[in-house]
Amino acid sequence: MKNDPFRASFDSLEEFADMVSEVLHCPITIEDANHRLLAYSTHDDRTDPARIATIIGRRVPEKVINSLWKEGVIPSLLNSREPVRVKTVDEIGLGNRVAVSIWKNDEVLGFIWALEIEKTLGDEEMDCLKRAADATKNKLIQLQNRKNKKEEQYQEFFWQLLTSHLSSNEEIINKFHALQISPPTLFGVAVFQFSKELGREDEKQIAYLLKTIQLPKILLHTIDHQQLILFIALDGNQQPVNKLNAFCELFVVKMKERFGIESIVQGYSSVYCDLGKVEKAYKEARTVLSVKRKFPSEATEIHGYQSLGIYKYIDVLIEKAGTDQNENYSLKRLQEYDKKNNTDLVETLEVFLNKDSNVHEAANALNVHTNTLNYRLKRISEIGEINLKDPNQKISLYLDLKLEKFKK
Amino acid sequence: MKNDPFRASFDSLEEFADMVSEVLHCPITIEDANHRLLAYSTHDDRTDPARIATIIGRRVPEKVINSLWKEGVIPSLLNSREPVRVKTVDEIGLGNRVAVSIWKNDEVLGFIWALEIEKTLGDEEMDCLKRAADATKNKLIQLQNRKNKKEEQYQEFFWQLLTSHLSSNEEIINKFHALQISPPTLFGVAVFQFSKELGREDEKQIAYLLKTIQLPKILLHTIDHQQLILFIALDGNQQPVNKLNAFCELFVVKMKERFGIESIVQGYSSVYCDLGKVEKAYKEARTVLSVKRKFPSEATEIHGYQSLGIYKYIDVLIEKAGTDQNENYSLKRLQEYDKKNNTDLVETLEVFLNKDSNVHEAANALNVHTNTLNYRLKRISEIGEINLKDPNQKISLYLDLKLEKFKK
DNA sequence: ATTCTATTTGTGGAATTACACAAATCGTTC
DNA sequence: GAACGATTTGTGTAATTCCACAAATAGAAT
Repeated sequence: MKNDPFRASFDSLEEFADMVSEVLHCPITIEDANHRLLAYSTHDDRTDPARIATIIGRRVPEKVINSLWKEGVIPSLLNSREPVRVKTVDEIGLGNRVAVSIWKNDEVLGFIWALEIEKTLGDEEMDCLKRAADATKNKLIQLQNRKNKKEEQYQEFFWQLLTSHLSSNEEIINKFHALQISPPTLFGVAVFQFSKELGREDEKQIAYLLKTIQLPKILLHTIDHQQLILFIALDGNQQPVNKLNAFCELFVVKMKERFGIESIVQGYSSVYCDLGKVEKAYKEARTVLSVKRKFPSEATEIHGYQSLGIYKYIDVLIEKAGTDQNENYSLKRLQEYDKKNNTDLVETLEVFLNKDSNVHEAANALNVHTNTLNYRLKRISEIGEINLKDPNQKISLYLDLKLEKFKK
Repeated sequence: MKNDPFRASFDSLEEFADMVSEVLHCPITIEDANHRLLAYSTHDDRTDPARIATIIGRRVPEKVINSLWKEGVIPSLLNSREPVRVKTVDEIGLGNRVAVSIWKNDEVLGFIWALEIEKTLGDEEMDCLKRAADATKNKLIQLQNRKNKKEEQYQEFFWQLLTSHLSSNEEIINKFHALQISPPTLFGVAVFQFSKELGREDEKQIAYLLKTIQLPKILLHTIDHQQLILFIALDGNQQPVNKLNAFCELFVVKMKERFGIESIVQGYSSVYCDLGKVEKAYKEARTVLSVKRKFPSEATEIHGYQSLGIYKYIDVLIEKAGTDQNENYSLKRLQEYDKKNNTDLVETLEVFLNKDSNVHEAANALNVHTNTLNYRLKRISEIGEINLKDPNQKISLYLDLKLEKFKK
């Protein structure tokens, strides 16, 4: 192969994919950096399930991406300009193939995949693939520019939603259509707080992760200092809240797994259908974060606004309790007793309430025998004159315990 | 008996009691209208346990009063000027005796008791007793006047306490001593709301009842339109709150039993030791009443401020929820489901939460099988995406349910 | 009328919880 | 150190709750 066949100009990426396919005698797929399908060769109809799924869905299936990360394929593609060979992974229908990344300066713009259906590519063909990657560079830069412009429009629109800048729902829906996003009938807003200001590089990694997670659909996302804000479509989910919750958990795990970014604090809103409530949802998600800041140990497990319980109203409660010089007789008695007798009745009570009055769980959390806990609860009832079967009394105590905790 | 021996003037009631005792040959006791001991004869040492207890305690024991009411003795003494005979009631150590009431116009000022230790009083002696009663009238009027003046001082002091008019605790304690009340180390304030304005007559009945209830000590009481306000000493009680609660229940029962006054609404404060907190306690008791007004069915069982639970803060919560346009996704879903399928999931959830997550009790309250309730709870979890083991979620729901109820 | 699904109720066994009692432990007081 | 009371833990049994399954019922859709 003396002349580089890829020197010639080409009109579309499809045309180019076909050309490469013909040169290498194997099916070719071209993706962008987020594993969205850009083009695929059609002159060769031999293929494998992973490729079919990619073409049908216009993107690489999530489980395939996960597998490629686990196998170390994607990391090495992101690190090196050399082609990488992938061995068959039957579970996800991935046949043997070779991939190469497409570079612009120090940035990966996309990937070219060559399926090794019958034959294995030799060194020379590998080199050819590498040159093919270089040849697509300009085309991808153009695409990226176009996408960047669109991305800017998205950003602007998202901030308009977040600040309730658009008044009527009709206006919002029109804007969605203008940006070629189908407006969700059910949505939530999630906010992730990072431990540092998010830079250009982080942004790219995040965008990559968001694009590759396929469900739920992240319709819009933006970054505000240390916070990542997501607008998430939850249409068609039987249990949208659970889906949202699962996603947020997953996102945090993946960020750590893939990019080693830790200590992300998550918060998400209620689920709404009214598109006029994006700002409200945004506020809710931030309320969750603010509660976590105020009650680090209590609220680590709480991510959703609907799980906030009493903390939803913690601000006004603190205020009210402050002006009223709140003082709980039962707690006072228990504290006095604790002090005098070196016991932990107050803590016991709190853990018991935290654990939804479940003796077993509370005993475990306290590292004591169940009978010990029962004994303590009996004492708590007596000393504090508390009826632990009365939900109102329990709420009072729970509340006052948390309020007191906040004062310190 | 031609000459009325009681015509002669006498210096003290004690002297008079001895005189009557000598004429009738039996021990004599003189009480005021509230069964406080005014005087007793000492020349005759035959007596019975009830009389001993009365003299020791300077008042008729509560159980004796209760018994005399049940037997109809006191009602007839209050209705008629004729002497009444009481047969032995062994359980309370009450021997045979005769009583007569002391009248001023249409008002009973007190009673004279004559014990029939060995002999039974004949008609003539009964008549003699009646004349004796008449002879004490003036003495009792004097006592009453003195007491009225003291009562006025009490009233003024109580209102000073209720309005935090006295600044230092020292000042308060001095005032207590000046009025010959020993200041309590532990106290509570109870407010009873009657269904009508309280008149002179009601006031007397109430005062009577309060004086005859011996524990806890009602140190001060006053009436404000439809409300009776009590200042209650709780010193020495192991469980002051329970004592206070028991008293309030008892008071309502007695008012109905004795005077047929129904539909009294009760509310009582926390227990405090700081005498500067009387006003706060008063406010708490009124808060209970106001919650009962707002949530008639929810709060009928709640009497004490410490049992108010979330209702303690209901005002600020309502306000906050109002401005925030609060909307609970789970409840919304459940309501929609209820409407569409004619089910009662929301009500089921509420009862379940009211009953402190006790399946058995909630099933009873709803008149359904336990399994039915369990099935519904499972559906509630699914449809509302609720984790019923999470106390925060439960509190959220409880709160939002009550807030919604209030809006209607 | 029939089919379907959602709901209600019943049954029985496994799992969990409640409770009483005894022994051990620990700190305090005398 | 003896005695005491409060606390912790262990043991066993009774009571209750949980759960799975089946049958009966009701209501809606076809």
